[in-house]
Amino acid sequence: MVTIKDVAEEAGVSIATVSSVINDSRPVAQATREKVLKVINEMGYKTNPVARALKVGNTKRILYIVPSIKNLVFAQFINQVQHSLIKKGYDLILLNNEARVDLTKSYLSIIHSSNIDGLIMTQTRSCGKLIVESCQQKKIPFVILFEPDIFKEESMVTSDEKTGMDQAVEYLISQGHHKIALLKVADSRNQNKRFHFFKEKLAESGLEFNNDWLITTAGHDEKAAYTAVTNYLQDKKPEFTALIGCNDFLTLGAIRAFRKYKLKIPAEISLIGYDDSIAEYLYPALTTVGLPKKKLAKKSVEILLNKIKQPDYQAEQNKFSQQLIIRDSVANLKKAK
Amino acid sequence: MVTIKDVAEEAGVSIATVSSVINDSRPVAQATREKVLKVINEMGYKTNPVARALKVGNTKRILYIVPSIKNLVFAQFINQVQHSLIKKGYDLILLNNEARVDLTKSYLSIIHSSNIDGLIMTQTRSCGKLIVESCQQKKIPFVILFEPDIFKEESMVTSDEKTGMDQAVEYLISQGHHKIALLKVADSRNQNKRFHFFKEKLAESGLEFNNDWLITTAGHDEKAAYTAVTNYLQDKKPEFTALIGCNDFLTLGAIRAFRKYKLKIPAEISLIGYDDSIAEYLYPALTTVGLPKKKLAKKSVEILLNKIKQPDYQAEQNKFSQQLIIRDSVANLKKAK
DNA sequence: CTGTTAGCGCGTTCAG
DNA sequence: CTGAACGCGCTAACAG
Repeated sequence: MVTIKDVAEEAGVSIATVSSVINDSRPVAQATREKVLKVINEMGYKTNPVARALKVGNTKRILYIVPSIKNLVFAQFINQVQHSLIKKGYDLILLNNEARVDLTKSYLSIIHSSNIDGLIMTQTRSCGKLIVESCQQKKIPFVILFEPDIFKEESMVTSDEKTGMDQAVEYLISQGHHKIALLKVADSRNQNKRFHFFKEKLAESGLEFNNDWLITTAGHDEKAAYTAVTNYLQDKKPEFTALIGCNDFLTLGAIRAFRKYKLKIPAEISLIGYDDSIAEYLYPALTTVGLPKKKLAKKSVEILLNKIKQPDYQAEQNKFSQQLIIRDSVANLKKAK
Repeated sequence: MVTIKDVAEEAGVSIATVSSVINDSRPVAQATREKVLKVINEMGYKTNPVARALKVGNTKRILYIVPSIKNLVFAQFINQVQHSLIKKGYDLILLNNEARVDLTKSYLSIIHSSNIDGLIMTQTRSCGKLIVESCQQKKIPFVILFEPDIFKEESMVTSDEKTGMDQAVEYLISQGHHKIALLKVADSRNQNKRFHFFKEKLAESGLEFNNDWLITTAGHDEKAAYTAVTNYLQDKKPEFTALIGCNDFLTLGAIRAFRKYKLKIPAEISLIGYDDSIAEYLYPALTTVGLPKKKLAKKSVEILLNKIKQPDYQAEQNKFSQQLIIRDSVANLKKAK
């Protein structure tokens, strides 16, 4: 390995001078600078980030903790976050805690050993709390990417749930749907929010909210949704003409359940999903509320790097609007008549 | 930050002793050990990995370079690799090069600055070559995860393409299919291999290979496949009763094309995919050749860590068999009669 | 069994 | 404008 010392010797200057030209930390005579730069190039010198980190106290590493990586939504977040970070000279360390508290706890030591400069998390309550507390304690800058505002005073970027739900309901109405059901995970904070805006929009639109048209599931995946919707259909025929699933996987479960009961999609039941994760792979291709993933990821990195630079950086909260992506899973009831 | 020095002072011993108990690097009197341990606990001391790395020369960080993260196959690899690494006390640094040479080149500096202990890559030829050369030059231990044997003398873990194709063809035959088509990317090394085993198995089974039943695509995604299959169907009605797509996305493209031409799936055309990425989300749920992703990922980590420990560790190559996952996209022609 | 000390590679005073 | 020297936190000889 070629060190700063080797460069100094070869260039006939001191290591301090080499350091100065690398970091532009103090004026260096043009001639000396050029000479040093030349030697650096020739010898292929790269500053050793580990030594630098030890001295300066930063590591140029950002930890990103996600609850899952199999879900395409998070994969897309990771992708964006990584690209944004690399541009700024930071490395991404990835941790997937499967939304499990035990795993999260075992990961805490990584935070605690403070060999990261900052942290980004996309986490639900219980795990999120553990992480946030660790960061606060160790004074590690962090930002929350895409989770509802649990920690009011912390930096976070979220998507504006209202815009998405408004568009979804408006679109359904425009297609002649007036009886709209909602499918959601029973105890998801984020989905409760969607539910809230759902009712709000219904009221605004002069539509009645029918409590009977709320279907709740035990889990976040298609299996839980399939079970819930199947149970629902066992008792009664659906009176609604459209259903909004609070994520694409739930909606997939619903599709399978409706199919089992020979209900045609979208002819008899129209569907809208959320997140735009697997929506385009489904059949029929799912109309869904898309998340502004790129914007969210980019902004979260931006805020984090600011916080790292300025320890007193004020907590900043950003919301980005959602966008309905129209595909083939909603029937036009007006045309049909 | 509490350092080893603080602990030493508090415990009334030297830093060397503290270091000894932490690393178990030399015998320490039971009483001293307990005392030190107690102080470490009380003060919440964590060894600083950066300082450790500077001294010892290792960083406990492994770089994993993937060509994409949106593809669920890679997401699953990442997931497994990360879990295996964390168990061994290593962090995963993730780099996604989008299979682009320019991005790969810009990432090379990370390899070159040697602040990683080892590298795992899942890469195609051109990018893979760049990375392999960098590693060889810098003597960084690496292992190739799931790519065909481009670099014969290097450590790699791959899946046994023969087992998968054999099962796929056998299954189709068992369901009464004798006219089988193959859909593959034109210039993919991996898929060429699948094609090779396809022909081989056909011959073994006494089935003819019809050159007309090979459809090639320009890209790896469903759009390229849709275009290719649509073009194919424009000219002629398919004579084959089943088609094997060399990945699930290609097969999805085929499904859409067949649908466009009102061909019923699986009644008129049976389908098999590859990889088990999006297979279960499709309609009909896709029968597909599953990759032994867990085994592959685990083994690659195991080999890499061995190589890190023993620089003269012999290159090791492992193959794991594939497993056909049966779902709903293949019709039983025998029953139908 | 334990303490002292010399670096790992770098950035940064403090003198010149 | 430049160089010598110190120290970041830790480990590993080398002494005791």
